[in-house]
Amino acid sequence: MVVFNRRMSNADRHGLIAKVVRDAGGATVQELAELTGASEMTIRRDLDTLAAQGVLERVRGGARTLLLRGEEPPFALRAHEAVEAKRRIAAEICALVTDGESVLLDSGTTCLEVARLLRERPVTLMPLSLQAIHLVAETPGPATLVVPGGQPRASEGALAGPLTLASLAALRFDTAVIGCCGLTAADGLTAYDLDDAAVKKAGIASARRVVAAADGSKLGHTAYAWVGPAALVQTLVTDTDAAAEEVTALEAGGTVVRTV
Amino acid sequence: MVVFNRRMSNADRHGLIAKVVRDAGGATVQELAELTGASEMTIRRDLDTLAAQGVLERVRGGARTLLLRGEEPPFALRAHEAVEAKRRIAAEICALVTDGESVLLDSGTTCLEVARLLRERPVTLMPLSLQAIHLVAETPGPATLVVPGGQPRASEGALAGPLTLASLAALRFDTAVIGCCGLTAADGLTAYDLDDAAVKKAGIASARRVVAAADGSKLGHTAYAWVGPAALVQTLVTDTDAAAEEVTALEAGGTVVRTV
DNA sequence: CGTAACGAACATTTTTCATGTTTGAAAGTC
DNA sequence: GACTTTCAAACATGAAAAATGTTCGTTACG
Repeated sequence: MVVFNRRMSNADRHGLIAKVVRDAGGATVQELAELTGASEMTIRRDLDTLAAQGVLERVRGGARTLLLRGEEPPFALRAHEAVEAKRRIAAEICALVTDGESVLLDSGTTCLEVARLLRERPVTLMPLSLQAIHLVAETPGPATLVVPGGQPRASEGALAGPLTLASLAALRFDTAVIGCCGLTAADGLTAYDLDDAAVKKAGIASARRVVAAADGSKLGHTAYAWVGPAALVQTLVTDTDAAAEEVTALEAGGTVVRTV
Repeated sequence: MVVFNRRMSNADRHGLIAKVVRDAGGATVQELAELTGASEMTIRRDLDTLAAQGVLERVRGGARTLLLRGEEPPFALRAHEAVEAKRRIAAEICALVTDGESVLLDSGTTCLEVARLLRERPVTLMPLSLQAIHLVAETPGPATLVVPGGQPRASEGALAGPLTLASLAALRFDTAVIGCCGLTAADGLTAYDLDDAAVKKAGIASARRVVAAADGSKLGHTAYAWVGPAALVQTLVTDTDAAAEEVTALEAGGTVVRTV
């Protein structure tokens, strides 16, 4: 493994620690200090920070990964990954949205990037995560913000529950931007969480057009809560990591696939 | 007027500028520079910042106050005022709340302080402003957060509209903490905004107990949107600035008044 | 046309933040 | 119970960021 001469930035080091702990399942403070070139004290502080963010679990002498089971990786952890691909996907989705539309925006890291772009556009925006709501609310822009009710779930603040479903039932959107936890031609659209699946289902039912965002790792993957058949998705935006055979299968089902 | 030897902090200077402009109705860049001991360029930057926050209006050569009419003072402006009294009122309201209760929290600066305290308590919390929602969401604590739907109004992010009313209609709270724009024994509870008044009305209707927060300046004042009679308020928490005769009149109407 | 005000660009100062070191306490190990 | 490792608080240091001041060309207003 490379030893870094230059001092690495705070965020880089956090990302590296997160990656090492995730890949190896755990790491000691010493190992991480040697790897990053930082002092053990700094590593301890980093681990405390990352543990507070829910990226990993602190144990005496080091840290352990949290995702030993088939759960959804914590939001804070995913936020480090594949930022570039997410940005490209988000930009492409924005290009699909026309000014003046009403847009429903699912939770998830990719959709957060979409929110970052869409808040500069004259559209009506209903984001399904607190993070996106905060992002849009804190920067006064041309976008009109509508907040759905609900109870925030987990660290990313995805809204769900009866209030969310009621809010969706009361509205109709031109476009629903749905983040995928899993999407295959055979198993359709799936989510990691039953409540989240119910919200996606309701969101899709309230929208004239459904645009799904899925980076390559999500395509061909099936999570456990079923949302609906792949045919619900009119347009899928994915990246070049997407498996070609899965893309072909989805296109055969009538979905327009845009690879960026 | 005192000339400050020491360089004053950014926030202090902003507060002083806001106060001077508000009290005098306006001020020139020169005056403010002399008053604060800062350069004119800094004052210009301050004025731009404050204007962007909606605290004052920028004019060539200086700034003017925004509140020449009977409107609600901008949130950003009110945020500077009477912080101590608001904190005391908020603390008293928290003392009135029992662990495990479900609490509806109105918008406004005082209620924001209540949110800051209640997020450390095991209660179910539904705040009616984005600022309070963000405050509770960003600090994981024992409190359970429930987000109402709605459209954020103005700079403080007070939620209102049909979605908000629907969310309130679907729930029942042990306690509603209502911020007052105006409260008198004769005219009852009033708000600055019709939509906001409708939300307050719905919130009160959904709560078993209504606790109103009103600093002394709100008591005896009547805003223009009527919410309901003063008798709707079971408990009023106010500060020592409250006019004695108004307090007496409210108590005669059955409201318990706590002065802190 | 002239003056005052403005704002962009740069220089300087101040503040904040991240990091490292030390040290004593706490937790685990034998 | 003695020893070692880990931890975290306290302080020092250095770097990054922010705030502020200065200069100067441009713009608005009389």
